[in-house]
Amino acid sequence: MNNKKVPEGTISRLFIYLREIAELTKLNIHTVSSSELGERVNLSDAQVRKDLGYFGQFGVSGAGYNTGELKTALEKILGKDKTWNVAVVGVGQLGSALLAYPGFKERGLNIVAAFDADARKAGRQVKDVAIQPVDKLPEVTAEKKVAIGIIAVPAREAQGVADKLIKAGVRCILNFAPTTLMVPEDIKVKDVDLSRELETLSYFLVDKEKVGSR
Amino acid sequence: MNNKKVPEGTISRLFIYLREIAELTKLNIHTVSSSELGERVNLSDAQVRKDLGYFGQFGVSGAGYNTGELKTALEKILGKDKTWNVAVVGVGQLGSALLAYPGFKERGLNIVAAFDADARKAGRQVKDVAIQPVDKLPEVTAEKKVAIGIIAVPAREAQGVADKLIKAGVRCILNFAPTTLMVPEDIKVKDVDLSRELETLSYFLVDKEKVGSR
DNA sequence: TATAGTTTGTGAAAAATAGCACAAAGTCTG
DNA sequence: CAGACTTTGTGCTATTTTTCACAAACTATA
Repeated sequence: MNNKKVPEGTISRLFIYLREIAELTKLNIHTVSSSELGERVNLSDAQVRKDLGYFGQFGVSGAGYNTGELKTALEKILGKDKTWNVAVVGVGQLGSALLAYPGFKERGLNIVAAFDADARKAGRQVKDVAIQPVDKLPEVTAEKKVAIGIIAVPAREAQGVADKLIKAGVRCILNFAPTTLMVPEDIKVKDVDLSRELETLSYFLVDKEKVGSR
Repeated sequence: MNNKKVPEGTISRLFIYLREIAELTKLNIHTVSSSELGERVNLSDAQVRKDLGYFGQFGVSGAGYNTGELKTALEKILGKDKTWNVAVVGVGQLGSALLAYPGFKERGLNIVAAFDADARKAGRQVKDVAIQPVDKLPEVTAEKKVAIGIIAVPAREAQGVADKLIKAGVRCILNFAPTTLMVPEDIKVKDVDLSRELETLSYFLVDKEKVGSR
């Protein structure tokens, strides 16, 4: 075992391993080696072992990993035995899609509140969540003990929303607005800029050639 | 100037710089230093300079960068003078949101086709894109010279869709399905797993403690 | 035009991350 | 149960990415 800082990428990959392991247990496969698992998720066997190595010893030499045990261990490591309350701010196209997405609840992420600046939207119900006017945000967010906020508003409103969320006790933000949020150090922000993802992809289509100089 | 391989992260950050620079030009700010720019996007001045350094020399010692020139240069580097045809496969909640999102067209990403396995959806029109049955995918994708495919179907259908897209000439895939796609080396895949993004965030809420051992 | 003050661009150092490679530990077979 | 085979866990090495730090280039001022 190991006491070093765990790379951010490791965490992300552990979720991938867990997803795959869950699949394997469903298929009644009780054992998997690091190389088999790696192949299934396009990573090297060494990467798999190293990632797991940050958290303990889960395998058996000569045999591999017991899928059931590994699944339990990963769930523990990743906090999947806990659930978190989530609030969505901005119920446009994207916000609506997030509210409707069933994958969150399955994974312990409960959307307990939704806010929108448009008063006409307030009162509408999406699934079992009522849309509320955004000025209720501080009150409701604090009251419902929301731990994670999702920002799905236009860029120019994003910083204001972030400030309110943080003030109300939110510690993690998933930001879909294409802008850089300024937040205190202890707040974790994850940016998901769909345009940027696509643009980054498209960059690989561009013929590489030189630009500029002075 | 520099001929070394450009880190993937650099590309992603260049889009962030461009976004910010575009903002600055709108505000009629004609000059910016690497440290000012860095501050605005939460990165170090050295990072900014090094990223730009991969592509040329755009600044003036003692003065900084001319925003107009830098904007033009970044647009050139990032291929923003070109446009790309995009196809969306899977017109559920998320697919619909993507079809409706105005940000893509603004950035040279034209959604020219949408497919869904559900025959009842075929024929519907979202914005100016007609939804077609998924068995038209090979034909239409090739014909419309689609360069980027977006997969927004359930996980178990994703691999099949990817195979079809690639066969039809698509070279980049943005994959929203929570599964690992197997593709040839020359195909670029970018995974966006919304649940995983949230889960990764939630990991930072978990009390770090040790798990397992044998 | 000299002098003081900025800011770039970039090698070289440091840090973070990934991959190698192998002893040790286990499995499997006859 | 002995020997062949497999697979883990991990120290070490290689690679990638970021940060440092400073000479050179430029601006601004008097």
